[in-house]
Amino acid sequence: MIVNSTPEGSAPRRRSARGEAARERILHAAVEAFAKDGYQGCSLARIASEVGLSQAGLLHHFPTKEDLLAAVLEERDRLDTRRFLADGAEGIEILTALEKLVEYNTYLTGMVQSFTVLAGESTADLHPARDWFQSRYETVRTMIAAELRKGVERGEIHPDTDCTAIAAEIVATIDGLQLQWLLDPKKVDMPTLFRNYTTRLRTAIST
Amino acid sequence: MIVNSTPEGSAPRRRSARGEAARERILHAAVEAFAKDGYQGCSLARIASEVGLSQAGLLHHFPTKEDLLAAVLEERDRLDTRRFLADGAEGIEILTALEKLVEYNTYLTGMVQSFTVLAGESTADLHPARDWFQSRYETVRTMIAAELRKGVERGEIHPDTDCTAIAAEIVATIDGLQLQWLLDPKKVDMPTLFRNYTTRLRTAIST
DNA sequence: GTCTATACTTTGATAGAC
DNA sequence: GTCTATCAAAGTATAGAC
Repeated sequence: MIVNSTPEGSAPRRRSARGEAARERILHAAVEAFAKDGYQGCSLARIASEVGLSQAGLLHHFPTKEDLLAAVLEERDRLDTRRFLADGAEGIEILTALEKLVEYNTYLTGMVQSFTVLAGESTADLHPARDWFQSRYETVRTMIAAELRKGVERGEIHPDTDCTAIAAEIVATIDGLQLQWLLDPKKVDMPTLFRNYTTRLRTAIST
Repeated sequence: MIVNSTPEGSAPRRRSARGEAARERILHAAVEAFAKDGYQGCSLARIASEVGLSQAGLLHHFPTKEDLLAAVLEERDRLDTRRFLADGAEGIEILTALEKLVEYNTYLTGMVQSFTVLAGESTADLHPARDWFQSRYETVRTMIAAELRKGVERGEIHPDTDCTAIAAEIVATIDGLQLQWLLDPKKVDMPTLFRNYTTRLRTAIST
């Protein structure tokens, strides 16, 4: 429904420098607002005032609240993809890359919180982001599973490993740890807990 | 804030049979409504009409929406505790009990979805259920860690196991799998994935 | 215990001036 | 591109009759 509502492949947006900056600022404020109150819990007026705009002014850049949500999700996709491809980890090295990602997320409280709230909300049947999250998880699982399989081919990983299952499990662990970390950052050392997990996983599936 | 807003230890509620039934029905409808639209996304009027009441009629039983939320959370606590204590699993057997719990949750879509949505929402700083979830996770982690430690004492589990870390990891895996399962029940076989995880964990920490 | 009626607030979105 | 003004809708909560 909301996925690809702005085709990635379209021509580069021609906008004035000022307009581009406003768009960016709004986007950033939206991430923070979604994190603070969730999508349903925050108002456009609040986001607008955060960047020194009126509500109507904001709606000039994003015609509806749902458009703003879509833009936030795309932005996240863009960042994640870039970061993930940049790493270029292959085979079992994917685990190390994920450890780094989790470590890195510690510094992105807003983004992580925003996505934890949105992901939870999105399981509601009619939520505008449901389709996006569904296909996103599918994609991420597939990507990780593919690398694990490459690890099997290379002889790094034991052949009778259920790569699909492990992929889902890894993603689950990351999400679950994020939730506990957000609720209690002082008591939950997310990166360490995840490394604890991957270390055990590594020895279990390595040849 | 919201935790223990109705002290568990108070005298058994004296209410007419009809009144009790209404309360129960409302509570049940609320769980479903929170699951469908989240706490912020659903209206009291909708819940009320679901049980054949007017909105004002509902507010007679739960004076505010937040009171209703509190009651739902307490109910969940009650059910979980009963179910968990009933099992009476000790030491490493806690893993088997958790496998059963996850399997059982497959049939409680409403409850699970409701809690996934609420947990996500609750990471928002000002959410009325934040304190409840924070302390609940703390409690659950502590309970599981305690059983694991008992397993160490009994010689079932390897002595240099970080029981606290494993406890957080287990909870994280359960939550994360629930999220993926709710978004795509056909592609994500939650109980099998969890058993896949616990099986590996069991052999890793067993003596 | 339940209803109708209503007060009050907030929200997303539109119209049109500048 | 941004604003003011405004709308219509929906939400929580209260008052008071039955």
